[in-house]
Amino acid sequence: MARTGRRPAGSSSREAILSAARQALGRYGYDGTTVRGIAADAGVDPALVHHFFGTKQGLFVAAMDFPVDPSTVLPALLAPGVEGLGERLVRFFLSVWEAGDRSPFLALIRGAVSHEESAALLREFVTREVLGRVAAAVNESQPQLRATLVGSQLVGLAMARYVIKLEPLASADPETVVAAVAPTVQRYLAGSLA
Amino acid sequence: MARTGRRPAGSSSREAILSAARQALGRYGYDGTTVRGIAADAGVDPALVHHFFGTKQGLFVAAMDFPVDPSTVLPALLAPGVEGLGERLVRFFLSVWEAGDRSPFLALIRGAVSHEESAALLREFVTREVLGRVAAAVNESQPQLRATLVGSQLVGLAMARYVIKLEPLASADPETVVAAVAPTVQRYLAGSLA
DNA sequence: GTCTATACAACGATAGAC
DNA sequence: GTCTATCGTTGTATAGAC
Repeated sequence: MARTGRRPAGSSSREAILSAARQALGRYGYDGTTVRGIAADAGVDPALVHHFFGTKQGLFVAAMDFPVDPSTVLPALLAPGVEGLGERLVRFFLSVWEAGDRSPFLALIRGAVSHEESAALLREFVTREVLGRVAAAVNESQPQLRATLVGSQLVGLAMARYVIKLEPLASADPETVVAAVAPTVQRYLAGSLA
Repeated sequence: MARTGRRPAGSSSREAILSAARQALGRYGYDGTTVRGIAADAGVDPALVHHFFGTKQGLFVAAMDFPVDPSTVLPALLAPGVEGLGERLVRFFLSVWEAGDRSPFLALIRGAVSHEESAALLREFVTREVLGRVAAAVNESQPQLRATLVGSQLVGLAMARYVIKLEPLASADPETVVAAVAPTVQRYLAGSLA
């Protein structure tokens, strides 16, 4: 009996794992989700999960289908220190939205607004993979609150400029937007919140 | 011939008008939409539109199903002048989201993200009824850009706090949020954008 | 009998044709 | 510079609902 080795072609174990992961992560959160549980739901061996996605975090990133991988881009943005970080974050955020296909982001937002489970998944992902790293770079009090404030301005910028397309913000030069918004982000990161 | 007078029961002229208005406003914008055209689409007399909704703007507000009527709340917020306006706007915005049912707002956002026509309708409404009034109260250069920047921070606050529910922002005391965000809005209204 | 939905007609404003 | 078409809006009358 062929219990080990590769299955006949056409098995979609990878997609089954991703589907099970999305459901579990949205329902129980990152910590409440186990690789073994996902593997069981998908009807595969836990080792196969690691074969496809490397780590639990890698599976998380893949399940989100997030257009950029924060673990690869954020360190470079954070490395130079808090000074000028607001500007670097805004400029990078804009460059991601300006370049290429916006539909993955729109799908994320649409899901978050429509289903609480999708919102939970996005919340968990952003908190852990994005805001957690940003908060770790903050030297002031309440780093998590500061990071979420940064997030609020950035997601609002995306909504106003790319989704609702409010003019003249939607057509403004990227550098104009950076000049206007970066001080806000910088203040959230390192200024007074009073 | 009974051409005038009330129709037999069951006629839903009011809803027909609203439906035609949403379609026309989303497709052609406020100025490109005529009351007469809406009336024709709905198969009613133009005067009936005014009977139900008073003015074209009233019809616009009704078609949007916007949870608050900007023409009744904004003047009081804007009257005391630009000083402290950021704080008043943020506090009012929070009070509207905190109190009562959020589903009308969520429906607006969901529509805007899902259908371009809904986004156009929301854009037109917010620009004309909300940001237009705010911009008129601004004494600095680029009042429209400033108003849209205010809008970006407010819609981002709603997304982060009420939709994605990023912690600790989602659970923060309203006054903490006001203290953190109001200076941003105030700077967009009256500060330097450089 | 009163209230409300509905239609007709017309007014003042505005913008484009010629 | 008229003329005309169209717009938002209003006044008034009527027919059906309650």
